[in-house]
Amino acid sequence: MSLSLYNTLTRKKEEFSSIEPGRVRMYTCGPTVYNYAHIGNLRSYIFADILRRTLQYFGYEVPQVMNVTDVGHLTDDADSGDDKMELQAKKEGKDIWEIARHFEDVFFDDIEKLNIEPPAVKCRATEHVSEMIALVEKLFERGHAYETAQAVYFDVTTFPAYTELSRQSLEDKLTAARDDVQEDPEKRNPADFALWFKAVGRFEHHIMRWDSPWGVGFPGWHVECSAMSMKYLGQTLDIHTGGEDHVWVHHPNESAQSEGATGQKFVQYWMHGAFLVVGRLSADDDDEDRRMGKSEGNFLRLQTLIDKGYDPLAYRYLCFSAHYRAKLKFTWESMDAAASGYDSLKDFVARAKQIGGQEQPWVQEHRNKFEHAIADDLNMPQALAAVNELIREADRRKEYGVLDALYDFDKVLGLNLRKSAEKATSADAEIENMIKERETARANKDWAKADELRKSLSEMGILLEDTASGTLWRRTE
RNA sequence: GGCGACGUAGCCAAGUGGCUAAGGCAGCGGUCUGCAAAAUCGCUAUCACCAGUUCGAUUCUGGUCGUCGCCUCCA
Repeated sequence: MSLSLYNTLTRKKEEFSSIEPGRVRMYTCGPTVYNYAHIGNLRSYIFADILRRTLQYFGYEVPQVMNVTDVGHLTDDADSGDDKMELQAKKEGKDIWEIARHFEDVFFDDIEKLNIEPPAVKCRATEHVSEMIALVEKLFERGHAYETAQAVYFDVTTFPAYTELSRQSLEDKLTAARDDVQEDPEKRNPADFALWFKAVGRFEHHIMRWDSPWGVGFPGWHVECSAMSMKYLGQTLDIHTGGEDHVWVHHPNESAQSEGATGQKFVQYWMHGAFLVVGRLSADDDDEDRRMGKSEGNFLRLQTLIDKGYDPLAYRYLCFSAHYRAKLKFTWESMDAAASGYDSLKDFVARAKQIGGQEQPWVQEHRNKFEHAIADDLNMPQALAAVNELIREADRRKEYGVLDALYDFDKVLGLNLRKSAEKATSADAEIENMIKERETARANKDWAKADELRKSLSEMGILLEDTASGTLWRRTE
């Protein structure tokens, strides 16, 4: 089956083919670890996970690399000259490196809870400064970089393809220049971006600092992704993923400095995940449909959901209800809907596991639909529809030989269906005896005893379902 | 101000130039059932509005209204 993926560069779905047969070099823009990731951030990583799992499903080996940007960045408060991480460090009275490591740990913990497979390579920006410096030196050699008293910049006019990805002209960017942004007067073009900041002026007291040919300072944003992706994956990547906000700044910059340094194509397929937007979360919340943001007051972490009693995988399930290139509107109602949907899927696999059966020919049609859906630019809503149609058909026909199919689908879905089914149907002798005893009582129409046994079992976390062909049960916790 | 995206049932959302406009959640009614739970069947959409192209538009084009995003080191 051919896999088609939407390439932001061409704004079209394209049939995917990798540079090396059977192997996809994939780079995912990772977190900036100066704060907790919110569920909107996490949606992007679920998207990348689905992409990687789909590639694997179709037989590719996927060495995925993800950066951890632990170099501090500026605050949006131009006056302070503080760094976001430094600010956070001060607030919590902790060492800045500790802070970065803390948020990194929490991030990967969230990733694990969401059943996102960890990347083959995680790389920290602070551990690759020499590679970044080497990259900047190459940009000097090739005439793309220049130095001012404050920093080293990439001259965007030396790279004509700069606007290819963003499709936003430099003139447009020019008019966008905001008057309260502190500009370096020596900058040649407003769109030029920093490759290296010197520890002077507003950055005089910057904590994270390294030596460089341009004096002590710290790397600009963007550079770490170029340096690290090329270090681990080579000069040309198959796929580069990130959030849709990166289409206009981060990725054009990354692309420019990478291609500027190597003269080679940097990325074959650029893929971007759309934002989660937040609907009305409470009655006194007037605004609607805002993006989730650290400064928007609608900051929901995965832990927030867990505290409210949701399974992290229910959030994963929720993310499948919308296509990755479409905004997904988050409300508590939609979260509840996802939780219910995921629960009934888990109920089904527990039921199917108990009843069992051979896979019948009709299942193939649903397998085809599922595969067709994921191969069509990761259409998870349709893939999920295929799953739901499969289980409805199984219930209707009372033919439950569908677990192999569901477990295959779960290689992409990552909803832990096998684990869930096994857990739900694991019992000890005591429980099995009680269930048998109750069946005897029911056969004798001793309803009082049957109900009492059901109650006891319920207290032990066992839920019973009496059907025409016998009693089914499952563990509910 | 510049650029872009989107507006499909109570909610979250797929999709298509014409055949019954997926799926989930919620709701209502029926079947099944000792009860419970589940399952199953049925019901709930003039696809934002206006005009154009077309034999035919929810799908294409233009406009209007609304929402959102980016241009700010936010996925």
